[in-house]
Amino acid sequence: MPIPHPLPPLNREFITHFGEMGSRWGINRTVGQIYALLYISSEPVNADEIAEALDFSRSNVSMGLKELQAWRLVRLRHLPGDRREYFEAPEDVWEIFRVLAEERRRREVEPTLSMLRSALLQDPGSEAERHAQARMREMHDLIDRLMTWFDDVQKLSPETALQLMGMGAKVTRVLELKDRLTGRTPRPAEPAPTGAAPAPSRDKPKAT
Amino acid sequence: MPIPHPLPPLNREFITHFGEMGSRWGINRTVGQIYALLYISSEPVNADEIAEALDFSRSNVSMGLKELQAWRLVRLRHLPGDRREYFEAPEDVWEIFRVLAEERRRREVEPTLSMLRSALLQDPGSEAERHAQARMREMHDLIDRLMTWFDDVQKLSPETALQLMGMGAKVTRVLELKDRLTGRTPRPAEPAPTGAAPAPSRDKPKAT
DNA sequence: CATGGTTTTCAGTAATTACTGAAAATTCAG
DNA sequence: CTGAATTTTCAGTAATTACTGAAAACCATG
Repeated sequence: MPIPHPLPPLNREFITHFGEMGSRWGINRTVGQIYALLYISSEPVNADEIAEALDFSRSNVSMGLKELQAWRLVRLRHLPGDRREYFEAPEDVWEIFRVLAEERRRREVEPTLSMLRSALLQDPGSEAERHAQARMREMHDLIDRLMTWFDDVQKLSPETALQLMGMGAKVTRVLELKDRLTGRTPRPAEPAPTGAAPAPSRDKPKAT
Repeated sequence: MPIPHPLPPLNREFITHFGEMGSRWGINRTVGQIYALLYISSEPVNADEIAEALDFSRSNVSMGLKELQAWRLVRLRHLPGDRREYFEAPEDVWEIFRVLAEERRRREVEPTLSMLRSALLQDPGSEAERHAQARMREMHDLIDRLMTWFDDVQKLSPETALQLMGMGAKVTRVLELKDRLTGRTPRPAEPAPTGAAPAPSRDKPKAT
C-alpha cells in the first residue's frame, strides 16, 4: 500500500508538528518530518516516496535519511525484487526512546563531562578560576549522578522500567523506611527550599 | 571583584563549550555563553560586564538575558547604590536542572501531548489514519508515563531524589523480589499487544 | 564490463537566524 | 517635572543553515 497522496489530515498534522518540534531541538524541520512520516507508516518507505509525500527534493531526503541513520533512528531494509532502499522506524517506542537518549548522551553529555573533568584537573591560577572550578565540580557531579542512574534504568527490560516508573512516588516509601531504620530523619517531600539556604554541601563522595 | 578581562583560560573554555552545546539545543550560542558566564561567576553580573567579557554588543546581551529570564534560568538582583540590574544563576544545580526540565516540558512535551490527544479523538477516515493513530497512541502513552513518573521524582526533595538515584540498580532488586512473591516471571522485552484505549492515565488536570 | 536504475555529493542559492547600532522607552534621583 | 543613566526595541545587515538541481558515484544485472 503506497503512501496516500496527499497525506490524510491526521498524518499531516502529526508530521507538521514534529517538523516544528525538530527545529527546537538541534534537528532540522526536514529531518523531523521525515522521521515522523516513517514513524507512522505501516510499512517501509523509500526515498522517492518520502520526497513525494513531503514535497522535498530527492537530495534533501537523502541528506535527511543520512542524518537519521547517524542517529540510529531508522532501519534500512530491502524488499525482495526491488533495488531501492526502504526505511522504517523501530516498532517499539521504548527502544526509540532508549536510542535517542544514548545518542544524545554520546554527543552532548560525554563531551561535556570530559571537558569538565579536564578543567577540574588544572590548577586554578586565580580566585575567579578557583570559584569557576567549584561550580564546575557541582555540575559535573550532578551530571555524573544522573548518568549513572540512567545507566541503571536503561539496563532494565522495558517491562521492569515501566513497572518501576509505575511505582512512582511509592518508591519513596522504601527510602523513608530505610531512613527510619538507620536513624535519619526523613525530610517531608517538598519542593526544595530555594534561595538563601546554602546548598547542603554533601561533600563529593567522588562517584566512580 | 569585577570580572577579569580577558577571562582566565579555564573560564573561557567552559563558556565556549556551553556556547557550542547551546546551539545543539534550541538555544543559540550567545545565550549559552551568557548563561555559562553567570553560572561560574561568584557574584551577580550586570549587562555591561557581560558584553565586555564576552565581547557582544550591549543589545545582544539584552536579548540574551531576556531569553534566559523567559526560561527562568537567571535571577535579577539589585545592588544597593547601583541602578543597574545584576543577574545571577541559582546556586543549587539540582534546582537548575529542575527548572530546565519543567520549562522544556511546558514548551515541548505538553504541546505534543495535546496534539496527540486531539488526534486520537478524531475518527480515522482511512487505513493510513487508523495505523497512524495506533502509533500515536503508543507515543502518547510512553510520554505520559515518563511525565507522570517525572512528576513524582520532581516532588521529592533534592536530597531524597539524589538518594534514590544513588540506589540505582538496587531498586530493581525490590522489584524482582516483588515479582517473585507475586509469582510473575520477569520476561525479556516485548511491547504489550494492546491496540485499544490509552493506558489509564493518572487523573491530572488537563488543558486542551 | 556496460547499462540502467538508484543513491550521494556538492556548488550555488534561498531562507532563516543572529547580531548590531541607533533610536526610543523606561527609570529614578533630584 | 527634568534629565542622566540604563535598558529595550527594531530595522538593517551579516552569518549561518537549509535546500536544490545537476552531476558523479555506486551497484546489481545481463
